[in-house]
Amino acid sequence: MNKKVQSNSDETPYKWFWRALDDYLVKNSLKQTKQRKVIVQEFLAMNPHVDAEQLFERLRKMGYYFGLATVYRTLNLLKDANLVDQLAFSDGRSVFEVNTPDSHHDHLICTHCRKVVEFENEEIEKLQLKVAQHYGFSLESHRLDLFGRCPDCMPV
Amino acid sequence: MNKKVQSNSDETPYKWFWRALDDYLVKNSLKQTKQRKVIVQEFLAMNPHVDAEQLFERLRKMGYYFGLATVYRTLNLLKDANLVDQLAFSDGRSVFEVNTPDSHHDHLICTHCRKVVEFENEEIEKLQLKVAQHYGFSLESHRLDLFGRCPDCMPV
DNA sequence: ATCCATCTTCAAGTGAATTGCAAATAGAGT
DNA sequence: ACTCTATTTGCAATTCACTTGAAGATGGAT
Ligand SMILES: [Mn+2]
Ligand SMILES: [Mn+2]
Ligand SMILES: [Zn+2]
Ligand SMILES: [Zn+2]
Repeated sequence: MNKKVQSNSDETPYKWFWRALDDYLVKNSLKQTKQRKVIVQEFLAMNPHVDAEQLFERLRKMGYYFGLATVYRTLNLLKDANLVDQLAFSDGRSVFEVNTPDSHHDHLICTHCRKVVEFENEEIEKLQLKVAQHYGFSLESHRLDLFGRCPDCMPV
Repeated sequence: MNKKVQSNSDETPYKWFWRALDDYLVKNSLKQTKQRKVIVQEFLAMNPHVDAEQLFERLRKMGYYFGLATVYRTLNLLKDANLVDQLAFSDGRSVFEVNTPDSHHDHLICTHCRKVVEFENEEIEKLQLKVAQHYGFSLESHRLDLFGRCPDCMPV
């Protein structure tokens, strides 16, 4: 009783992701292994903000005993393909998220329950560009994290 | 021939820093050791954006063979005293900087030469507060890093 | 001068992430 | 379908920044 792994992808809104991944693999003479398919499939199912260890645990619970190194290598492959971003937190942990082209967001992070809320603010983006220009920098990317208490964690 | 270690402090613009540190030590029944004095003195001399390992090397070159653990413990003490901030970068490294009260800045970081430029932008700060409020978050702190090429590293 | 809580040192430990290498496998070429 | 080999996997060992345990040293209160 074989499990079908790829077929799901056509039912998710991630067609573009799978296509881009296939392209990347072909272009770089990389292989489409069972491990990669399952890891990517479960990565997408956990979206957004996936922790490598959590993804590893999920795979384990679903009966896929892949090595943790394989999970990391797959996530790094997706990063190299520019399909995911890695958000490194100051405590040394990091999470991965789908890098949606033509869209950008920053993060509000609850210092109490660690919940993460995404937001977009065009005004801030424009001001960032202005600042960079003022100092003669070309702006390649940025990282804006706002830390505070979420509504559920507000002290009375 | 003893070296004078503390006297320098009265000649620097960091009187307030030394006073605040002395206060903190006294209030918490902590001791003023030779190691702490020298480490803080050289930390201030390297300002801004001090890497723990670099500080350790500097001390070593000046003839102070303190343990790296002592350097880290002293920097953590300064953090606990709210006298320095730690900026953790995504590569796992981090730098420490004096936490100047009543002033705040963010960072422009050159992706080519790693130079760090500080900037302030009141408009961005205000917008951050607005975003947090919009999502019902209390805003405790934030981190904004802009990445790009500095003028010296601009491709022709 | 005594005393003891705090410190320093050095080595060992931590934890996320990477890497080396032998065995397995995808998939191109025949 | 079978071969061939570059790529991949699994597992253990390793790395890197940083922290911690423990035993002897020291600041500073009395
Ligand atoms: Mn996100
Ligand atoms: Mn700074
Ligand atoms: Zn919360
Ligand atoms: Zn530069």
